[in-house]
Amino acid sequence: MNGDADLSYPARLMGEPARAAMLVALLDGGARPASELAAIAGVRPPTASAHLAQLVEGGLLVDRRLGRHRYFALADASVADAVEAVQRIAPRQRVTSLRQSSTALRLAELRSCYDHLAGRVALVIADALVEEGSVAPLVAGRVGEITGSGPVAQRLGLRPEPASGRRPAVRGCLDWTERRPHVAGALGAEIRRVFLDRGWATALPHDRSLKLTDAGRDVLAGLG
Amino acid sequence: MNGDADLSYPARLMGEPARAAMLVALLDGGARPASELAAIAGVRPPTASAHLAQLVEGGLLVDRRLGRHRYFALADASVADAVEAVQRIAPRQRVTSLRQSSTALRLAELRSCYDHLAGRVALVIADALVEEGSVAPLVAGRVGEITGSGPVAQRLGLRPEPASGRRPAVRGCLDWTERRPHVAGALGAEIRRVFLDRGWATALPHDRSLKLTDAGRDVLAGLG
DNA sequence: ACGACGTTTCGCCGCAGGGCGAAGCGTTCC
DNA sequence: GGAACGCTTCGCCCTGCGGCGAAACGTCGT
Repeated sequence: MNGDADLSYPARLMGEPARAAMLVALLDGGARPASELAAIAGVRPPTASAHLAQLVEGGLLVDRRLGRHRYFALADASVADAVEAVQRIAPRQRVTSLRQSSTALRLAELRSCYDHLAGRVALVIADALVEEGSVAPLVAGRVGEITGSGPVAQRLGLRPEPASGRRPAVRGCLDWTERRPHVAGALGAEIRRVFLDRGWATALPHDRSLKLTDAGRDVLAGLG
Repeated sequence: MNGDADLSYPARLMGEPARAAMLVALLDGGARPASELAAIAGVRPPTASAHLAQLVEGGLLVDRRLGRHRYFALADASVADAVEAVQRIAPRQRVTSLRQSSTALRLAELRSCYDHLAGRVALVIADALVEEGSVAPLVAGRVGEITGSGPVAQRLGLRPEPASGRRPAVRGCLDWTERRPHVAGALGAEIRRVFLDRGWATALPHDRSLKLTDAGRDVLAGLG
């Protein structure tokens, strides 16, 4: 139509909920096998396989075969930029019913954002870690840095483990209920694991929201 | 799926060729009536109306009713950012036949990019204008500035008209055959008009390519 | 008042493409 | 060698949605 590159082609690839979920899951730069991406997207393996083939064909993902697994990752930073730029113009989820409204409230409080925590609670944690200097100030969509291990980091039982493999230790992830970055990356995943393992939060069925337990509330109050 | 904003919703809106063409046409920040966008997208009015309604509903476009016309423009800069970020990961059009190949060659040389010129010829002009200081260095996707009126600008008969209305006088537009910015905005549109009016180039039917005339070739040679 | 015009609504068609289960293929483990 | 496993291919269903013509609606010019 226009001598320019065809906008609609990559946009169409991003415009399908299952594929979009896969892309968002890979935003941290990590590589994940097809089965894991299928689970994240909520589709069965054959469907996921078809979607992943399209994303590779379209140049949004690259794949690496390792034994009987096949790992997928974003092709490069420009793909992450595009995904984030589009995410930035997505409307916050609309509230159309009472049930959705209460779900929205729970999600805004605390939820899983792929493998780390998001929501108001996640921001309290992120702010505390940055304030005490354990983590460099976060920028959404950028790789961050562990800069120490202050009292909050120790209270949470976070070991300053070095970045293992390709995955960055810390990454800023824009919180779309609050419009500020929270902790993603390996550290973000560890925080979520700690909260679940120690019974500070429990996962609720049916959606990605989590419920803070009394113990969790105490821990959080102690971070102030 | 994810407490985050739904990436797939705006992406789906961008992922349909007719809607994508409309968004690209509005990238310069201008407002255009529905009928014009219908022509650009190559669809009939009812279809365009449906697409535009979706883009407004999705928050990508805003509209202003003026008499019996309805003008549409990108909702804000973040939408332009998203469109450009996605365009950046689109594959350059593939060549699958000889005919396509010769068309591709003509498009790479000189074409209309909505209302201004693109291709190698457009870059020669842009470079000359920047070099002599008539235009501030161009950045793709950003509003530029007219900084003077050197010999090249005068040879082209460009009046340094002030930005009229909402449309920026100059805008960098990434050239996807050459990966460098050329002149868009009001000045870009005027350059195209001058080339056509003075017989320096003629529009070819069937696609967006233009053919440089001998007179046009002379003018260009004199810009060196 | 009337006709021209830009836009929208309606009703209908046609198809691209997402979804799945079953089955096939290659790799790994014992 | 055989079983388990991860992924892909195949065949099928079925919904979503883009496309258009006809007609309605509102605005403008005369």
